[in-house]
Amino acid sequence: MIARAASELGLELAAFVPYRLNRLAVGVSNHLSDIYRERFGLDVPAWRVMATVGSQHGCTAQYIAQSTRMHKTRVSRAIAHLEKRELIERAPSTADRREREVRLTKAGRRMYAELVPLVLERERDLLACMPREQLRGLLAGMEALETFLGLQD
Amino acid sequence: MIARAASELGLELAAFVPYRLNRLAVGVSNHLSDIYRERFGLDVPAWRVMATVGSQHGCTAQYIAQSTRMHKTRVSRAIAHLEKRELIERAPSTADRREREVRLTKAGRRMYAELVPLVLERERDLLACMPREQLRGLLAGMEALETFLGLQD
DNA sequence: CACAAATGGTTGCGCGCGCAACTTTTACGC
DNA sequence: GCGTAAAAGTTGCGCGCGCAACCATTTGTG
Repeated sequence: MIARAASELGLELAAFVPYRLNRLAVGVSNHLSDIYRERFGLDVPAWRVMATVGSQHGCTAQYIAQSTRMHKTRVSRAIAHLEKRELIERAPSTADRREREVRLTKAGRRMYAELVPLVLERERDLLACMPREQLRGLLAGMEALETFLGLQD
Repeated sequence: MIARAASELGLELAAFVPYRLNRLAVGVSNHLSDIYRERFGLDVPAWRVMATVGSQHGCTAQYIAQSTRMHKTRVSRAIAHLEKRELIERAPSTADRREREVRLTKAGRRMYAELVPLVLERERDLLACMPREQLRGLLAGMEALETFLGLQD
């Protein structure tokens, strides 16, 4: 414990991993949201709902909330907003009448089909800033943290 | 580009790096904020101001804003809040009377001295979930992304 | 079968954020 | 030096978020 005495005298925020991680997440999110915000008028919750419903047709709000780790009220409002824009539609579930099955409309599917390739291309562009081996290292480290924090799945 | 055709059919949010990064940042932030929130009654902006002022005595709000990448209004309100709690104090700068030099009070220095070791210990605990070499890989990858996005320093 | 507990989902409320506008002071251009 | 632009910092405003409370429905338990 003597070894870390020096680093405790002053905490350097710029070298502090939690801070760097947050700054990085914000930076990456901004880099990405250029696409779905300016180009398609989606904010973060709406984008996540679109992304989830696009691959899990007929899922419930509850499923979206768990899958995206967003608060259920945030999901509820994002869905309401997207429904008003006629990008998704809801039908009461036959099995459980508390639930409502969420689906993309025709316009929603069109947007999804246009949006996903652009977003994935952005991700590739971003990750192309480092060599393959380094990327593997980054992902492995992220996975370790996710496991430690009970986030992965 | 043929190789990625399959992955474009459906975007899996759980494997999407921007989303994972955001989730990770939130998780790490929560893991950390247990300390400064419940124990010291600080929220994220207040904690960042404390951390910055603690190592840069007499700095300005502008400096804090750049250093933490927070909006200047967010900084302004965090400072006002901390001043009300008498953890920091402000004195008009002699050189430039628009500025106000921000310093920790005696109580602020006491809290800082108590807080920083706990926070750094939390960081170490977190990073101890992976072997040393993997941590090096994670940090290298993060640095590459920071450079690419023009974030570092 | 009835009643309590739990679940899916929505809404009212308070709060904190970012934007824009503003005040005060300093720097720049001629 | 005077006037305009720019910078430090604060404040009013609208908005989106999370919390808690709520409604409707379903599940569990005696």
